[in-house]
Amino acid sequence: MAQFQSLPGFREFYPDALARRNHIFRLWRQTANTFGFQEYDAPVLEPLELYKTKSGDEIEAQLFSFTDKGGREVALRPEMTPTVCRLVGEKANSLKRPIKWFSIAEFYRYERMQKGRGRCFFQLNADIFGEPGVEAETELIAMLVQCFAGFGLTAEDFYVRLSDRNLWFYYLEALGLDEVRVRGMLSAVDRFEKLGDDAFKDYVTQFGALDEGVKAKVLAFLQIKSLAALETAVSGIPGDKLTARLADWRKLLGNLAAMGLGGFVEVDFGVVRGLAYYTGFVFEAFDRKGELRALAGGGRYDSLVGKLGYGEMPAVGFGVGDMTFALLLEQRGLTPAFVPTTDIYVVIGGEAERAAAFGDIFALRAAGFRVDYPLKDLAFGKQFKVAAESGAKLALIYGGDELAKGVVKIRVLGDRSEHEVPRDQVAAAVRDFFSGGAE
RNA sequence: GCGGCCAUAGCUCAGUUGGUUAGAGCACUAGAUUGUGAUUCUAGGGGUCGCGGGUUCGAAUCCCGUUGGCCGCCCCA
Repeated sequence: MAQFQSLPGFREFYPDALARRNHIFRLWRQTANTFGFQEYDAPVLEPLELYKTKSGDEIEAQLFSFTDKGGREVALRPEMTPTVCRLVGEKANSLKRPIKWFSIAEFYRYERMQKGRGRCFFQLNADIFGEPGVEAETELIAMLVQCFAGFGLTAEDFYVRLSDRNLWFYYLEALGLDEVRVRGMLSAVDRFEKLGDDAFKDYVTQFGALDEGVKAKVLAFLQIKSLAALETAVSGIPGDKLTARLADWRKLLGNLAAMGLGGFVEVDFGVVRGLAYYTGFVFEAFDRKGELRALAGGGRYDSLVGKLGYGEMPAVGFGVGDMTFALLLEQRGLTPAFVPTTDIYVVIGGEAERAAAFGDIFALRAAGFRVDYPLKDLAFGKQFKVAAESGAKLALIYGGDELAKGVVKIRVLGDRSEHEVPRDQVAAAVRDFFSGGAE
């Protein structure tokens, strides 16, 4: 039987699965629109070099990449960030600021599948370009929260952990680490939650034994869970940069609290996010039970547009994947039921009545009603059964008796009531039913 | 790239120490029911038992390989 299988890690969406996916996308799109973001789209296939420039040569092992017939090295997109940076960079001078854009798109990574991870997946990506201040972070974190809360998820279900690579940088510099060591230390911090003390192994291998005093301070810093603790930790360290940064923190947390989102956001310096292109605030969303992998991640990346060869452009963005998010909805029983797609089912007596029904069926469809009917003659009982299963609210009955009288019988499937209307008033009667919601 | 478990109908699964033509429920199609709905009854379609090889008189069953799936490690933009 199974002569051809789908490729490993790729998904097929049968209608009920696609209905669930569409429901998620619909709410995400609606939320993005209410936050004033504009939707864009871009190619699935990109030059391989775009990703190597951003992430380094090693990235190729994780990509679906090949040489096309023109000899070009290409790759299926594994993420949207480099692409959207190019879009913005190309037209930076003509775009109104702030640039608030989002997309819902499919991505491909050549990886081993796991729970919540496949070789293809969808992501909502939202980014703000051109705004260096925390006002941009405010918008994006608020929108991220609403993208979840819109489904009925609450602060009991998920939360956003907020951290700051800038502050980490300032702090580690103050401890006497140079830039290379700071980056090594940040990658240790990133892994500390999972590995514990072993997270420092790479650092020690690369830079030699770690001073116990420094290590103790790093461990204390990554356990910071509040603005007050943060202020205490840096209070002894001089410098305007640090003072200004603390002001940013107060403003951002104040903004989010003013939006009523305080319960969703937690200061957490254990988060720094792996790859190095983030330059400021970083954040990740997790389920409260801690059972799933990260639901969303984002942060500020002010230097990436410039790195790709365009003018400098401040930027903040986040991405939410569909797979882990769908798992969370399922866990909390918030997966929507399949929505029936029929408004009206037309019951047809036989071939003679079919011709009469066809005219009205087409007219009703043209008027925007979702109308279905049996393609071939069926017993009446069977047709009513199909009508009920279709989820239709109304059945229109085109039988020999009705047509002889010049009427159509309308049956309200919910309460099984019936009445007859003259044939030329069918459209009006149907419109009344659906606009009034009654009768 | 590494490790553990698994693979029988569209789905969930039975299938005895290796033994005749591989089963059930659900789902699907049709009939009972030629003008009125979720029940019931009956019938039907659908499987080269993931694929390939080996052992055997005989393999869904035992052995090897392979592909795929789930879970974990690495990674996670």
